[in-house]
Amino acid sequence: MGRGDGSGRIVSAPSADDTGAGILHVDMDAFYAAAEVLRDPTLAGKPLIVGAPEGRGVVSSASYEARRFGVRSAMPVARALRLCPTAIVVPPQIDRYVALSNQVMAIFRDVTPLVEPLSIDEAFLDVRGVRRLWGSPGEIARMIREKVKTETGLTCSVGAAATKHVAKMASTISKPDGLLIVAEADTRRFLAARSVRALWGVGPKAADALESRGLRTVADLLEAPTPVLERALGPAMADRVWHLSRGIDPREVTTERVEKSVGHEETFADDVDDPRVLRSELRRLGDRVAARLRAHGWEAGVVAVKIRLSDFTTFSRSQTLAEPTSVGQRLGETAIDLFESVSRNLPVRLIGVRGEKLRPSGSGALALWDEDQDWRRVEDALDGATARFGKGVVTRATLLGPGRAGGGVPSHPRPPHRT
DNA sequence: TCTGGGGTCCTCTCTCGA
DNA sequence: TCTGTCGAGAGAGGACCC
Repeated sequence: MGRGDGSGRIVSAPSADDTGAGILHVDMDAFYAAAEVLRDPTLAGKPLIVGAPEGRGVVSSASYEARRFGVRSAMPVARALRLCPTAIVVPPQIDRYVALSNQVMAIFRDVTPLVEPLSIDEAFLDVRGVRRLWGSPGEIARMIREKVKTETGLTCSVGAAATKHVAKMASTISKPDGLLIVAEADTRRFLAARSVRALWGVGPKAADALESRGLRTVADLLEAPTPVLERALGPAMADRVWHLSRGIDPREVTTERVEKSVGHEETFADDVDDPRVLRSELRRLGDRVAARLRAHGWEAGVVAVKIRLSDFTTFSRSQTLAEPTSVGQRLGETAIDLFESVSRNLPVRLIGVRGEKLRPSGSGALALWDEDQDWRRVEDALDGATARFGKGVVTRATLLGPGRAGGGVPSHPRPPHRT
């Protein structure tokens, strides 16, 4: 979601050159706030904050009227209200936003199958293959903005460029309710004038590191020797910034995304010191993570916990499981073990549980009991092949066990099973 | 001013086995 | 058998994004 207030907005003229600008980035304007105005039109034109009104809530989205007072996303609601005392605060209704998002994404997919949702309110579209159907990238961008407006009542901003990175930058600059086209030939000129902070992936820390070396604009980066960038950012980040500052971004629009972890965390209304409460919360979070894993047909191979103390120091601990699981009790108990391995002298502000190294249920590690009564793991399915581990010889039928593939396994208190 | 929740990716350090 | 080296993997922490 864009966090600016719309000042400094740049949009393209209707006659703008769109040669080579076949990647679109579409970003809904103040999405949650706009959705609330759709629900209650009397909110239109008023400073509006979407966020938990009490406790430690932060701003999820703010209308442009509120942003003019300095209200920004991720700001504590209490502080936002000090900046804009007349703002109306409404709690988020995520289900409604998801439904609206689905509607918007369907509009995108009517235009091109190459849609990469980036979050609930933005997506990349590759329109290079649909020119004959809909026209040039600029024409397609205008058509999408019109369709989104008429079919949902919401406005969006669109950046069109030769790469994802430049398209994303362009949509941000065009906000709200704008369209900015950067023809492929204009890419370098467009980038050179931008602040290093405008580069996607350069946050406050990286920007500070660059600016402390006198590198304030992308034009400065173009002249900076590689070792200077590497000292400022580290080799990987320096390499990325070097390429992005030159408009080089080979990433394609991809329609499939593989989840790598799922987790839940919770900030307590008041800091908690009672171990019983914390253990109970870890179990509850473990159950929630497990439920999501099962809903997707996944298992987690690693359990991680996150602990934030009252002074905001944050720890994480993680552990690889002997066998991947989607059982809430196992996730919860592992999380408790990890939590108790951390020595702390302050109450807990936030606690979280995450499942990582996800894999589909049933396709993961296979456990077997070999002749030494020693647990081993067999990575991936064997497809009928025979494998030897220690003294044990195992076939896929053996691993699948009775009732799965007709094979037999030794009876044991911890019988072999697919995980 | 007092910092949510859900993620991804990168770097650094340590351990372990070849 | 002992020692040094190197790479892979695990774990922790941090930056960044929306």
